[in-house]
Amino acid sequence: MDQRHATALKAAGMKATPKRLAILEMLEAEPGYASPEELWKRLKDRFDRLGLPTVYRNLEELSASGVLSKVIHPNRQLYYYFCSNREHHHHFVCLSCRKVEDIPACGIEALEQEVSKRNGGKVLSHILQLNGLCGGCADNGEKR
Amino acid sequence: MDQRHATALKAAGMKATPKRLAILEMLEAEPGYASPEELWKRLKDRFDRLGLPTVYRNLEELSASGVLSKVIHPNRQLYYYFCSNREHHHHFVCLSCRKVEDIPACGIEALEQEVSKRNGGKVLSHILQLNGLCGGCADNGEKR
DNA sequence: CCTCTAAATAGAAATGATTTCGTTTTAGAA
DNA sequence: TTCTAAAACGAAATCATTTCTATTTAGAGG
Repeated sequence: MDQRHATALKAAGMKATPKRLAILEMLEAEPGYASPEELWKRLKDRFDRLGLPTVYRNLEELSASGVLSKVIHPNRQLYYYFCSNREHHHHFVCLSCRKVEDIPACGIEALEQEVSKRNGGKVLSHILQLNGLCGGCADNGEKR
Repeated sequence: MDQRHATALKAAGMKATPKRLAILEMLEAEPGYASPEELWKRLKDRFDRLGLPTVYRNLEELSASGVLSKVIHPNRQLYYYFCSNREHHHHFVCLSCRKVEDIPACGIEALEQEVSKRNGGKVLSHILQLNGLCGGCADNGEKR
């Protein structure tokens, strides 16, 4: 567990600090995505000192390194999700309970090539995310 | 011209006020996407009084009504684009010159159904956007 | 084990895009 | 033309996120 995360951090060229490991542990245990502040509130107890900016900074770095993934939320706040799927794929995120489900890569690579060929441009990244309500939430009609 | 926009506003159940028409005109003339503040700065001259909140509010309402479309930008600021394509489609946005190119609908509808079927959830919306450099910008190596 | 240095963190303060609020104005139906 | 709900004003507030400088620490090298 710890060792896995430490290894992942090293592989990303980042020091395996206790706080980073704690962030990864907590997010991995999380059933869905979480906000920086939520994580901070829960992690504060485990450290005598832990700044909110540290959580922000690490989440961003970890997401940039591909260790975590970021959720694009309609309310434009930041949310992160621990995703161990190393294949190229996308996410279906529940706006109610925050569950995240993997979506296998679809035809996007082909689309990228198509765009490159037709317009001569270069696709640097793409965003594909399905928003909705997962099975449970759709039944209950819950909203968050 | 004006009439088209007035009609579109009416169709969306919105009053055709001069400011809304001006926003639509300006965005239609724009070659790419623009931020609320940029639009406000340019529109201020045409009105003796025009508040920035008014521009924000209208852009949001117009985008919610589908008259405009919103760009998802890595810097998390708001940008809007005038898009007359009424078919379901997506966008390729240039991060450098802000040009927006249409992408015809790909297999996403099928993917939505697949997700619904497999997980029992309900897909409310999806985000698909390709980010990159358009032909011209890729050649020049420009960045903004 | 120590030492040392670049990297990481603290925490208060700043930032700045976006939103809110109470008031005033206006589009457009009657 | 009148009237009312919708729209706009604009100053002020919000608040998530970032910056900044001083302090601490992981971990490579001895």
